[in-house]
Amino acid sequence: MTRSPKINGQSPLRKRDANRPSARKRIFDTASELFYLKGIRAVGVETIAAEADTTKMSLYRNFPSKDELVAEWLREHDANFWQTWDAMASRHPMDPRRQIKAAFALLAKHVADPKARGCPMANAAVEITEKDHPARKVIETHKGKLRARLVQMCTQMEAPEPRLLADQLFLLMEGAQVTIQTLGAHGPARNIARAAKMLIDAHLRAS
Amino acid sequence: MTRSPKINGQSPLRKRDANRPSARKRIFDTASELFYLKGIRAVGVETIAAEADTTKMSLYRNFPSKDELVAEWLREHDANFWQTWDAMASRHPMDPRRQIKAAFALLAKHVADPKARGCPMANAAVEITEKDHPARKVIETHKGKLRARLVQMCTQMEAPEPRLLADQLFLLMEGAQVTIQTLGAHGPARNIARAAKMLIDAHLRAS
DNA sequence: GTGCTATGATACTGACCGGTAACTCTCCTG
DNA sequence: CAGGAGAGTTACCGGTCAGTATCATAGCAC
Repeated sequence: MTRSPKINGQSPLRKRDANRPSARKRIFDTASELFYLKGIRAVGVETIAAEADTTKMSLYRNFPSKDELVAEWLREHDANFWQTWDAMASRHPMDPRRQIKAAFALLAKHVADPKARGCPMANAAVEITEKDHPARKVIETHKGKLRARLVQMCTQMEAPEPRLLADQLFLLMEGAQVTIQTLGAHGPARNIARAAKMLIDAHLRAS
Repeated sequence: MTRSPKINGQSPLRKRDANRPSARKRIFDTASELFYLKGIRAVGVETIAAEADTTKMSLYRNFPSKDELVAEWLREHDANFWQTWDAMASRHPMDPRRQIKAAFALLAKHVADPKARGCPMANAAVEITEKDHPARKVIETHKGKLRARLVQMCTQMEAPEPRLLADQLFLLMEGAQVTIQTLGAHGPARNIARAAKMLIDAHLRAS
């Protein structure tokens, strides 16, 4: 436990490495993880700061409020989500069928993770009931875009009822994410990929 | 504002009508509504008591803790759910196809309600992350039973893959309930009944 | 060096959290 | 009439909540 010379009873330099991420990044990453694993309301700003090895003051110097920190977290999740999505889609150009299959393979992998706790967006929508919370707009925009993308893919796939198929796939996706929180990875979510495939087959057979 | 004789600055009899429900019932009903509409963590015991026109003491005289009150609320929801379910099933004896159709009609009606906020059980599962919370057992039991019932119906319907169909229907149900909290009643949840019908048709056609 | 910026530490506010103690009142039942 | 049960009232406990004020410190660029 010996450390470089102490001054005034406080721990000395030890922090401020070039490698050490900024307080902002540490706070953001810690908050993201805690919000996801424990829930938004269950995690206080003091806990976030302590877990990020800093103080509440640094949190409020970098984020205007907890609510905005939550919104920021979801905005980043949205960005990451679409980055992954677009990368996946670009691996199967002009092949919407394979794109959807790949998307559900990713989802299946996610819901098989025993540590996973569903979709941050949907979970936040459950927790946040104030309609003027800054996160709500992020959530609605995200899910609206997802629905539109699915419709687009189903149209390209020339499904006879693209909107219906897209909504069915959407419901399956959301259902799988929420179900792992009640019946776990071995519950109905286990069948998500087969469920989607069978549904698509049924639609395309009808044409 | 004139009231019967006051004693000691407190409001007099005025309560204690024969018609007036017991404090326990008022508290329970109020808590049920607030938990559902605002979320569990968002509602404090003091708020519940005030809204039920009583005090925190009466709450704690009737319920051992807030956590137990939450569990109690979910237990009653479970009981009501199966009562409705069984009543529905008994209207179509020996006809699993119609039973499922009726179940999804009920669900469709629920998710069309603009005030609805999804499934109390699933929402509670999102909010409550402590694995030893008394509500968790209630939730898991409820959802496990629902899944089993669906498998049973799909088997009776002689679907070639009853477990798969049951899980697909389960995911659709859960998806619809959570989706109204992000995209509202006009989102994908609108297609829940058609989605289920098409899925069942596809399965039965395969036999 | 001189600043400037980012960070840290500590103490504080006022409100709310779940939960309890102690006392009073009113009604119903024996 | 006695007594107990249900209910109401008020005050309190320790803890946590989000958010702020103040001052100190360390590194960097000039």
